[in-house]
Amino acid sequence: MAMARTRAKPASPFQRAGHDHESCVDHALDCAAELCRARGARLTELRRQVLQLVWRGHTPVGAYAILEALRGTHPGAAPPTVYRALEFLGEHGLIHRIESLNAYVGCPRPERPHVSQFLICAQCSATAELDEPSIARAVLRRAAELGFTVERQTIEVRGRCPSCRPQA
Amino acid sequence: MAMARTRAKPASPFQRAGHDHESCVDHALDCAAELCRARGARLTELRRQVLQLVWRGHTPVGAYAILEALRGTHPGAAPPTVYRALEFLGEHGLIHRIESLNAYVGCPRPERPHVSQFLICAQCSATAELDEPSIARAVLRRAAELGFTVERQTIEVRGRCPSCRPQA
DNA sequence: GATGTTATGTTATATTATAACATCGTCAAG
DNA sequence: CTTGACGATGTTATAATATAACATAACATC
Repeated sequence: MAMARTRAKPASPFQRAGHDHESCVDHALDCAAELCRARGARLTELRRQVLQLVWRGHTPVGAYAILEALRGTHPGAAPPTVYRALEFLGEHGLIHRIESLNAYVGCPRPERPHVSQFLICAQCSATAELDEPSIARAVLRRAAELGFTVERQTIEVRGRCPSCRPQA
Repeated sequence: MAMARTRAKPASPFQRAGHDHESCVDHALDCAAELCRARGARLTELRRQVLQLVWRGHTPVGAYAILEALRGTHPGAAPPTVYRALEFLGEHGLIHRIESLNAYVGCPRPERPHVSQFLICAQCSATAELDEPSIARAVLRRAAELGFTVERQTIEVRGRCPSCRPQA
């Protein structure tokens, strides 16, 4: 089975164990830099480092884990240091907050607006971001029927990723 | 347009401002008592009171708000008092946790298993619980395609309820 | 280089949640 | 009864997450 290398519509939004993660991070950082430049937003070194730390893996990272790691290069860091950077990154769509885990994960497609859904493995924490119109539409449709104006959808699905699947 | 009064499939899962809330609470407590009896679970006075407090309105309530209120009748109450009761109520499906608010809301239909979605008004906090198969199915379908086994769906939609709608 | 604005530093504290161990209540077996 | 087991609650302490408030520094523009 030939695996296409296109980024446009990946066969699986889950990253494989042995994938080249460094290039994921590089791509995310480059993409962030470009986006911020285009918008006149300042991706400072601090914010860049926090974004890099969020991208340590394809799993949600807690603010205090980021803080601890940040202290390696930035000894004086305190909670506001991290939370302010996270706020900036969130506003620019570079990261998403996973509400059910109080944790943060990098956005793989920050350049385009989207309504995301997250699949989060309960075993290995691998997290995949979907942008599935059929799901978003089902929500919007029902909300509209009820006279509810949607501002934001938080959709987080807990379960087993393909690698951790019981029967796989 | 005739509004049906049926409970089975309400026209709107949002409660109207002037509705008879006392009967909502009574119904929820009766229902909980019956459910617990049937299951051999002990709905103690403490748990019953916490459930009642969660049902103060059709809006999510934080654990510490419950704690404060509980102290009216129960001066010695401490955080574990509340969290343990919430855990019990959650295990029995009598309440749901709203992850995006770190708060709890009563379940209007605890007697039947369901996958819920929540519509939460950003202005008045009114919260409606949906059990919309079309939404749950859209999630399950896409997850299955990706080899992801769903254990739990957290779907929380923020927006404006019919009463708080900009154009209404 | 003065000035306004944005970013960061710093200290303290708020908010949410759990650990750990003691005590109490209930209920059934002896 | 009463003893023992178990589940519920009490109690104290602390963990984990997040923000307020004010001070200073960096940067941009004039």
